[in-house]
Amino acid sequence: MNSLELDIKKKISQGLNTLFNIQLDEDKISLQPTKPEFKGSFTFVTFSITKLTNKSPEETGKLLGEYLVKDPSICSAYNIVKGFLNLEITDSAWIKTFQAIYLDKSFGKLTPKNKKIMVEYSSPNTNKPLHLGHLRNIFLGYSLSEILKTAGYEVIKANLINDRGIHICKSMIAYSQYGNSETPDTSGLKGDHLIGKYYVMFDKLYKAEIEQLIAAGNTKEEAEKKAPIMLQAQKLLVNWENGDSETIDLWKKMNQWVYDGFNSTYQKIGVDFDKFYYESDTYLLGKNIVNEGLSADVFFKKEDNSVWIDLSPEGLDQKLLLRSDGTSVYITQDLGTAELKYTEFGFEKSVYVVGNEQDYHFKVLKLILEKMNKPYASGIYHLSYGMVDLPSGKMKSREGTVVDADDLIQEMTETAAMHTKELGKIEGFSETEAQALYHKLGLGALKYFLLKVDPKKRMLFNPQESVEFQGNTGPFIQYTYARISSLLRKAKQLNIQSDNLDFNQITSLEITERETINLLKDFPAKIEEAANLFSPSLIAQYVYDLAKQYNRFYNEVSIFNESNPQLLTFRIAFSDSIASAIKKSMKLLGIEVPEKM
RNA sequence: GCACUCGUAGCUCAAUUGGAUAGAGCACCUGACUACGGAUCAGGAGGUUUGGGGUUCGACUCCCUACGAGUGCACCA
Repeated sequence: MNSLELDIKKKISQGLNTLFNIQLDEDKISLQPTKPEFKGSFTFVTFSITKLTNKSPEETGKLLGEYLVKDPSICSAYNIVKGFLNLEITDSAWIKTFQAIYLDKSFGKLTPKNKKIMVEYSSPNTNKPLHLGHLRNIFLGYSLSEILKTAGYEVIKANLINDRGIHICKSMIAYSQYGNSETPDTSGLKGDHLIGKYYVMFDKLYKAEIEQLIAAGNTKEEAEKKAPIMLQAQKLLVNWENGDSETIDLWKKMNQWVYDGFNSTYQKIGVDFDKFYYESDTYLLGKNIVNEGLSADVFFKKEDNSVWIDLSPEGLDQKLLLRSDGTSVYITQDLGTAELKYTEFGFEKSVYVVGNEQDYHFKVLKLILEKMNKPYASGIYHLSYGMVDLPSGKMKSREGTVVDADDLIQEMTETAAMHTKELGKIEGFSETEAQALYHKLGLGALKYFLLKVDPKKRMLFNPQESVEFQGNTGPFIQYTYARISSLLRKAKQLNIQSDNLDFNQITSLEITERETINLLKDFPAKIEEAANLFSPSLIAQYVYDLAKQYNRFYNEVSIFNESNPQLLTFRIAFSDSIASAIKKSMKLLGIEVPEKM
């Protein structure tokens, strides 16, 4: 908590003690920002304490208000509306608040918590390129990691690659039959796109075969089971599990192409990972845990040797953990991976950024580990994000209605280039600099668009709106930063040194300055909140409000026309601090800000 | 059928976790100084918070109910 707020709470605590003999520590006192239509900056709600004061809400507020303004260093005035005590803060207290922020070069960096958190995100299948849904996942995971780091945690960014299973075999079969040994080089296609092509091809071939079989008199179910290409894919999976060298070679070659493709996308969007897990390595883990659970009587075995857990006391169903033939299922390998992660890193928390269609899976996963008294069970958190819809409805990869990640980034960059050229403000930029700027802006627009919405909520991706660069958008915030940068360049030219600033000379503030400082002071608290709630959208919302509020100041107050040199210098320092907070906030979202645009 | 999630301005999203007259952006209308960057700013219009009940000083928020939308309920992953 910043010191201004703490000081006020202390005063209130003292006041309650002196006036009503109520013992209420400052950390139990809650203050809220005053609504703009009332005078004041902080509001104390008196309803909840009237039972202790034995006075009406108004009377309680009046007595407390009188007490607070007796000390003129913080509160200059008060007013009461019903049970709301609104407090006005002196300019000197605001200036003091700003001074502390300005002098603290690591403002917004929270003290180390000495705790480790693993954040798993992205976790794609290796049979098709990344799409818009993955982008929401990736941006969320990356941003959350940045937020947690800044909030003082040690963060391990993990990616669990789904590199085995029937879906991989599908593209392998199509490729080996129709691929003509083409490669990313010979085809000119990015590796993940090349593989995706064959995954789609498999689906077409499969459907055609099903239709033929139905025409030949089979039922739909029969046809789906008997289709030759599906049988071949299944055989390939068996070959793979048996370690057949030819199959493994093809699998390795094709997966490598996909990894190269993914890596190029990751690099382009500026995200990275500390640790990669491959399901082909971890899918057999978890059987030990099943045995452990059996001997502890947490699990039970049925007559056919399959292993189950009964979660009906928890309101869920029975859940299979091991097939009758002894092979693992999805949850088995996730149990194993959870254990592996913990033994390797010994974290306090483990966050999984995974779509909300897997809510049930993670509920079960956590419950099982809790029942087994695993020390890491309680630290498991499923950051369940909502699906991304298109105006045309749901994205479906098989129906070709997905928005491809690489294409989308390309389009955003082109749109940024178009807007920038129209406005014509970057003369003097080299072609490389211009391209770098378009990339920053296009990606900034896209990331902000996806991150500003509460992660838990399903969201609509409207392509037209996403390329708008006005209003509540990434480029709006980037623009605010670029404009302040321009101010600071000019100040430097004029040799205005904010290091020489004597804060004692500053005695009063413009309303817009006061309001902006009021927002600025909340930055560390916002980071803490975003870290606690695993919600980058809070930062996105915050930095927009901050930029918007600063723009009001910028529009109303002239800086270089100010005749008082101390005041001029103050406004430069003030602008500098806002720019710095904007840059830090945007970094938490994984967005870069330009000096010119 | 059972379970979970959601329903806020024409559209996309907020709402300090139970607080005041529910706020932003887009779109629409009106306006902004020879100043520092107009990708900006100010103003207007737009709401029975899906409907109905309940809990209390006070409800978008909590409980019940109806309606609507989505997701999950494989010896798939």
